[in-house]
Formats: sequence, structure tokens, C-alpha cells
Amino acid sequence: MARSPLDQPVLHWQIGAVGLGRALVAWSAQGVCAVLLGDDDAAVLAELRQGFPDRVLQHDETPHPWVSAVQAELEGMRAKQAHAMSLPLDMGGTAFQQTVWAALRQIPSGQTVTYSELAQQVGRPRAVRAVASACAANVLAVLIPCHRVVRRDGSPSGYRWGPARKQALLAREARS
DNA sequence: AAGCCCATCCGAA
DNA sequence: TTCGGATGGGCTT
Repeated sequence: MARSPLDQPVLHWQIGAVGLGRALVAWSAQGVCAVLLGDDDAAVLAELRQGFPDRVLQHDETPHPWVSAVQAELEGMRAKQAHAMSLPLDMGGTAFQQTVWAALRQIPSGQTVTYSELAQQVGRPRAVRAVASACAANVLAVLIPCHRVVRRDGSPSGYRWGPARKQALLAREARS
């Protein structure tokens, strides 16, 4: 039998309400592969389809523990954060992106780094913009905390799900 | 292989 | 404050 993209394993998804809006969590047997934020279900679902155009998507009815763990992280529930951060992840990405994302996961809550500092961390001090691109390519909100990267001048810079959400996350993490 | 985009940064005007 | 140049990964032609 010929292999086609549709032979890839099904992606399961659920949507939950969080303070920042609606949060879609998608996962495979390997782990969580997307955490998307948006104003309504249609928006986050559209983003999921766009990010995984050739995967079969399946809505799951029964509450999944990974989803509630992500919700807890999104709500900043201190007690459950360690649990959320230890969820298995099924991230795609190039070798470079994975290096950047791994560095992001080392930034503790309440701290921020600049794009240039992050470039230093991964041993590519001149690849500042490339590092920013890798941050922008992250689809695992909070699990890969790209919201903790700011500009050198302190301004928050961009965020896939809106600068307002980035600032809200940073503000909450700052007071803890 | 070439060109374009980009969530950067810095120095100069 | 705006502007241009350096910079490098990813994606499309």
C-alpha cells in the first residue's frame, strides 16, 4: 500500500474555557501537539486545521487529563504547574527549532529573556532573528513558554495569539 | 538555487 | 524617532 499523509495517526482535540479565552488542546498517542488560544471555538479550530492540514482531526468527547492539566497551567495554578510541564509533547519542527524550544522550556515562570540572550543560550549569537522566527513558530502555548521572550528594550514584541495575552501571562507570572 | 519574509538589534541621521 | 544594514532559518518558486 502506498503511504499518503492521511495515513498519519489521528489527532484528537478538545476545547476548554480559560481566563484568556478559549483554549484548544490537540494530542496524538505521542503527546500534546498543540495548545492554541483564541476568542472562539471556530477560530482555534481553524488554526488547528491550518497547522495540521493533512492530519485527520477528531473531537474527543470524554474529558482528557492532559487538557485539564493544560488548563491549570493556563490559569496559573501553582500547585499543578509542574504536572503540566511534564506532559509528553509531540512537537514537530526542525532541529534548530527544537533546540530553541528546549531552551525556552528552561526559563522559569516569572522570568524573561531577550531574543538576543536566547540566541546566546543556543550558541548562535548572531541568529537573533532566526531565533525569533523559531519562537513565532511555536504552537504549544505555555507548555513551550515563548511568551517569556521580550525585546532588548523591554517591549513585549509579538505573540501568535495576540500581544494582550502575552502581557497578561507575563503580568500574572511576575507577581508570584 | 534564489528570493522573500520575519515576534531583532544597533548605530547613524 | 525613523532608517538601513547585518544576520540566519524556513518556505516558496
